[in-house]
This record gives sequence, C-alpha cells and structure tokens, in this order.
Amino acid sequence: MSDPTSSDTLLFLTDEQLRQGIEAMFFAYRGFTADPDRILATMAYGRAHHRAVHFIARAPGTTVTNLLSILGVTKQSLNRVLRSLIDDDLVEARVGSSDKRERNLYLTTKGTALERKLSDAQRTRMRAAYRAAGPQAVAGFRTVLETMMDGDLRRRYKALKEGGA
Amino acid sequence: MSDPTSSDTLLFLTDEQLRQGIEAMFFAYRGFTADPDRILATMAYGRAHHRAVHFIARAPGTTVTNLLSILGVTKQSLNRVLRSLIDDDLVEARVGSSDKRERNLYLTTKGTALERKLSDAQRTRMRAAYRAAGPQAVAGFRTVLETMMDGDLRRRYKALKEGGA
DNA sequence: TTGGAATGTCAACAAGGCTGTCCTAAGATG
DNA sequence: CATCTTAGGACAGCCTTGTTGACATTCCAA
Repeated sequence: MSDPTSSDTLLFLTDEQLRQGIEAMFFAYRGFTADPDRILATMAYGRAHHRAVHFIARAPGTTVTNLLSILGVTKQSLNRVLRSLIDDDLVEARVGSSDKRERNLYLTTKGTALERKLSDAQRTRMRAAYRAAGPQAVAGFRTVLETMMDGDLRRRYKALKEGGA
Repeated sequence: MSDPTSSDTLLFLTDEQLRQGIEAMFFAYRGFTADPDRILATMAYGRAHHRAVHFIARAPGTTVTNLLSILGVTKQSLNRVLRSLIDDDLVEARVGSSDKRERNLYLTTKGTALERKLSDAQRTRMRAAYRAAGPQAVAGFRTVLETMMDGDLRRRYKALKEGGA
C-alpha cells in the first residue's frame, strides 16, 4: 500500500509467512478460549455451552434451527447442550406463538449472569490485545479474519454484526 | 495512532466492537480449519493428527515431550494419535542418539505427502485472505494475534518463528 | 384431507480431550 | 553401586461434543 517495494509487501505471501500466520492463529485461538474455559471447567459445562449462551444472549428469541446454522453443528449436538441449560434453568424455551413447532430461546436471570461472567473474561483479554496493538492493527485483524471466513459464515457474521444490539 | 480523535480510535474498544472481534474470531477459526478437516474426514484422521503432523514437519526430530508442550495436551491424548500415525507409517520414531530415553519424531515419505496436502489447502485459504486484505492488514492481524496468546504460548510461538526454516 | 416438509427430541456411537495408575529404560546423583 | 528422576508408553475409564438415524409434532399445500 504505502511502499510497494517494502519487504512487507514482498514477503507477506511467502510460504514461511503464511505458515507463521497459521501457527499464530492456532496459538491465539487457544488464548482466546482459555479464560472462559477455566470458568466453565469449574461447572459441568464446556465450550459448546458457552457458544449457545453467547448467541442466545445475542439474539434473544432465536429458534433452535437458527442457532444450529450459526453454530454449524448437528441438531443432536446442540440439543444435548440446550437440554442441560434448560434443565439447569439457564435457558428458557418457549413454544413459538405463530409456528408451534418452533422453540424461542431466552436466557433466564441465571443464564444472563453466566453469560456476562464468560463474556467479561473474554472481552478483558480481547481489550488488552486491542489496546496493545492499536486501532490500525485491529482494523487489519478484522479485515483478515473476515476474508478468512467461509462464504456462508461470512454472511451470517455480517448479518449479526449489522443487526446486532 | 495517526489521529487520536478518529472514530476508529474512540470506538475500537467498545463492548460492541470487542464482541464483534470475538465473533469474527469464532467464525474465522471455522474457516481456518474447514479445508484440512474436509481432507481428513476422507481418511480415519482428525484435527489432532493434523496438528501432530504439522509440528513434526516444522521441527523434524522433535521429541514427544516437546510436542506435548507445544500442543498443550496430555501424554495419553498425544500418544493415541502418534500411535496410529506410526502404525500407518506416516511418522517414524527413532530412539535418541545422545539420550536413549527420547524418541525423535520424523515424517516418512507418506507422512510428508499428507502434511503437504493439508498445509497446501490451509495455505491457499490463508494466501487468499492475505492477498485480499493487503500487507498493512496482515501486519495488524499478526500483531493482535500475538498479543492475544497466553504468555507461555507466545514464547513457544516466537521460538518456532525464529528458529523456523 | 392427506401427504410431504419442517421443527425439534432422543438413542446410540466415535473422536479426542482428561485423570490416574503402573511399567520399563536410561540418565543423574548420592 | 544404589537410588532418584526423567522420557516414554500402556491400560482403564471418564467427559464433552461431534456424528447418523429414527421418531413425533406441526404446518402447509395439492
């Protein structure tokens, strides 16, 4: 961009650079999930519960099918997780008003509390990384992540981003 | 950095921005692993095998203990994977020459072929993302990922990066 | 009104994490 | 030499979370 002959521009697509990016992604994702994982380990929950709670908080009233397509897992995977969350009174599933086949999902007070705890932990790390890296780096980070998504997921991500709170 | 009053600078740390970063990370990681996963699904292997093969290719002759600490799993988890890779003649474990308790791990010809197939797929996506985003964005991407790692992992990552081919 | 499609539930299985125990071989140290 | 520690492996068994497949309920359209 600024200087087309800089080593940055010439080298950022070498196999070695790409492999460093791949490894960075691997190690960073571990850091990314570390804090919520630690909290979840103290209860009988895992990452799958975190994801479900996150996206229900994000779009209250969402249906099982919708959650399914966002999370990209099979019905049974999600159902098992949802079952335990409902049994433990973290999530409420109301029968759809217009279509009675659907279940609209909401967090209970307890569920909201857990969601906040988890996302606080995750946001704290994210904030530290953002702060240390600076706005320009963050913009680049976001750009690369978005182009790395699969087409279908990218659409879902953008829909969430724009429709979001 | 450039303009401390730009909306970028003012807004990049809001909870909404952080949450978008979190979701971007989630969706992007799925894209990141999608191509190798598809290849692995056609054989009797999974992500765990990919990771082992990747880091053995990266540091031929590495020991089991070293791999263990890079991957951050337990002996039994790794051993199960390593066992099948050795049995299938993708990995060779040679008794250490100086310390005979150690096993030095190497890819066989077959193992090298699989590793190349997997990493080609992953690099292709990475390259497309890098190319679309541009060098500045890539630099930012890397910076944020590095600050997002846990301290211990960051050290391992940098050691790999510098020692690397 | 009847048959197909859509929504969600449940049973059963596999992969890959984890713990814990026990074992051998080999290096390190008194 | 005797003992302790370290590297690696084997086995049993647990948990989470992914999978497929069968099934009930509900809606909708021919």
